[in-house]
Amino acid sequence: MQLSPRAEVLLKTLIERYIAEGEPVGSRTLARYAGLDLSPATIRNVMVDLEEMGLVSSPHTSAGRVPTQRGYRLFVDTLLKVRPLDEQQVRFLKEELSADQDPQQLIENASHLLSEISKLAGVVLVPHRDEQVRFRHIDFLSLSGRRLLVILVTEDGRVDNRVIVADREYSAAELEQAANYFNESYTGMLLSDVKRALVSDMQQTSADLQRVIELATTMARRALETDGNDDELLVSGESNLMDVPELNDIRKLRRLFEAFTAKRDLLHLLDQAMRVKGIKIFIGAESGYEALEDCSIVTAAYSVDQRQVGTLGVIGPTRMAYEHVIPIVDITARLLSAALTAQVAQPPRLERSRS
Amino acid sequence: MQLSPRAEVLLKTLIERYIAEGEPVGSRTLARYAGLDLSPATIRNVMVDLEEMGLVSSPHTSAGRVPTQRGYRLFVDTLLKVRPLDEQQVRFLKEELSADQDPQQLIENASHLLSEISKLAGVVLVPHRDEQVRFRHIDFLSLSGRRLLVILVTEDGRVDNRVIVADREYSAAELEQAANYFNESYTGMLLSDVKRALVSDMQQTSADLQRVIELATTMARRALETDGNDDELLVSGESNLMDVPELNDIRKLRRLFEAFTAKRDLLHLLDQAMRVKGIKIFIGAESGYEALEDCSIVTAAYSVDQRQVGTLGVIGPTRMAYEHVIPIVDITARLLSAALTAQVAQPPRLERSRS
DNA sequence: GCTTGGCACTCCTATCCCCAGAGTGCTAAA
DNA sequence: TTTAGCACTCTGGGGATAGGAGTGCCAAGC
Repeated sequence: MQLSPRAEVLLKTLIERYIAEGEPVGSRTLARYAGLDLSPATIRNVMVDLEEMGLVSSPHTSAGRVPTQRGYRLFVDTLLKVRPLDEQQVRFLKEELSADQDPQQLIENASHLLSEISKLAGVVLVPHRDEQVRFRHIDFLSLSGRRLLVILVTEDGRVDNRVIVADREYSAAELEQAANYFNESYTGMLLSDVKRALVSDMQQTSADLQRVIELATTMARRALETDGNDDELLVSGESNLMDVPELNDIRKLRRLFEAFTAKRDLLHLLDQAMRVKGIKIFIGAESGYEALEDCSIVTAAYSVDQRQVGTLGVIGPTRMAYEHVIPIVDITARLLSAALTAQVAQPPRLERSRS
Repeated sequence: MQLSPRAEVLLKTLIERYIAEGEPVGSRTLARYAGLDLSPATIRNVMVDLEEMGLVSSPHTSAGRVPTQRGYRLFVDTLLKVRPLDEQQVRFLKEELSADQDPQQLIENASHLLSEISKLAGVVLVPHRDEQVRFRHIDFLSLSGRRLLVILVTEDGRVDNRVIVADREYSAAELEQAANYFNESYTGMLLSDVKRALVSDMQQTSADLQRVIELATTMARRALETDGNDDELLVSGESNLMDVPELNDIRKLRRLFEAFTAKRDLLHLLDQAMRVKGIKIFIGAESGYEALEDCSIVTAAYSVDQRQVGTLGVIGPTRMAYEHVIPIVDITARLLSAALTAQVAQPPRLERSRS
């Protein structure tokens, strides 16, 4: 089922026209735009072939043709030529994603920019706390009663804080001591190693463990263990999708917006995409989620220090301007990666220096 | 323009029916439900009066009557009897808004709960950093290059972190010293006083200021000054509004969702509501924003330690079940206030103890 | 004087029908 | 293999129509 060059040209033109106009493309229109100097009748013959291959279909007998999901797939994989983003937009992106902002800010910016430039919905998967990042600093502060505020800073500049309820009240001095102990012992270690070390510390030395050490390790464990599946998803510009004609069915829209709120499916999808290098595109039902069956999602992983830690992308109708969206997603991912990597402190890497 | 008791009953019944059914209410229906033993014809006469007073209107000659904005206002102000929330829901709310979570979490929960229980959109204004709260703790950590991470903790358990770019690189020791100095000098002071103190410190003693003090005050000022207007708005359950029949016009919906994204107008509205004690309700165009002209907003301020610091509420169609929504908003606000107040640490209030 | 039944009238909505327009598939000729 | 011609199909919009709901008003009744 190799496609003849002519059929390729026609499919490409058809999809381009359909993306531009949003209406089924007839043989006459195709004849005009394909630049092949063929009559509509000839084109109709080719259309029959394409239809048999499942690349196009017609909504009803007397309408033009519309690309199918497979058609889009072929188009995206082999026929599409992306156009580079124009200079000005690249400059704008660079400015907005400069490294002198905290990571949270950067990620929010990225999401906004994606939706702004693509005029579709932008989405960013913020990875849950990364175990492969180095521990930087911890603070214990007592709130009222037995509530303690634990602040955890990692080398990528992320600040994590949570409230835990301790077994009793602790004085400010105790807490400070505990934090000092912890910071001195563990700074520079990978979080995953810190976790492991905490467990073995507790077991090995619990007998002669000093009070302060016990306190520090207990608190830190409590803070570290509850990191669960708190992946976070940022969606921006959802309302852009309300202008999309193929989504102006309230029911479809509603389903889509619920997917944005529920997040579960999207998280899963973006998580998949994170394991892939480069751009990954889900077209229509390829995503496997009903709410997204009329949508395509163009995604790219972003990385910190060469490791892919999250995904960002654009969600729009299957009929979207891929040749524009793809470079937008691509460049945003690169710039975000660069900015986040620049954030990472590169201080002396202490190996564990205690007995 | 006093309303006769009979007219009041009829208006109340009309609005209740309209809220329940969503369709213009005719004289026959009204006769059945008002419990007044009047004929439709009599009721029609009363309707003419109500219409002249601008409390109801009819979409067209041969439809029933619909409440106007003024009608709703009168209803809400004088006719409405709220029903207490059922026991089970109150218990559920209490559980979800218990004090052992950090403030951010609490506020997010509140927003979700509002939308969940009301089946409409929940909204919470998260106040920008509160100047009337006491300073608790500060940390300076160097990231790569001249970037510094400043972590600011206030007594209400809020953690604020931002990246600032310093004039040069600082060693970990310098930064620690600076933080120590700062924590010792300012802990327990109101943020507003800290700010003032910083300014005068700089001016008074700049000549003989030690390096570390200068560093600390400069960093802290930088961190404190950029608090600007970063009020935050949390919206949940927007998609609930897509089921509302009077909003199923895509254009209206789109405008509304844009208002959620733009936030400016909503912020302004909720800010207004913050200055009011108790429940404040904006009906239809009363809000003054076009995007909200078909909506009502039921709001209540929440407080920390007796001071009203933020607002929460529910956004739905003007035709919403006020008697349900009002207690939901009311109780959520109370519970959130209680939980946030319990968070606040009540440590020894140091007065400034330095020379 | 308030209330009520009756009745004509208005306006909306759903439905049907019809027709123009667009595009197809097929066939026969170039 | 390509093309012109032609009959056929399907959609979508416009107009007409009928049914339904509810009103306003009037005149009679309590």
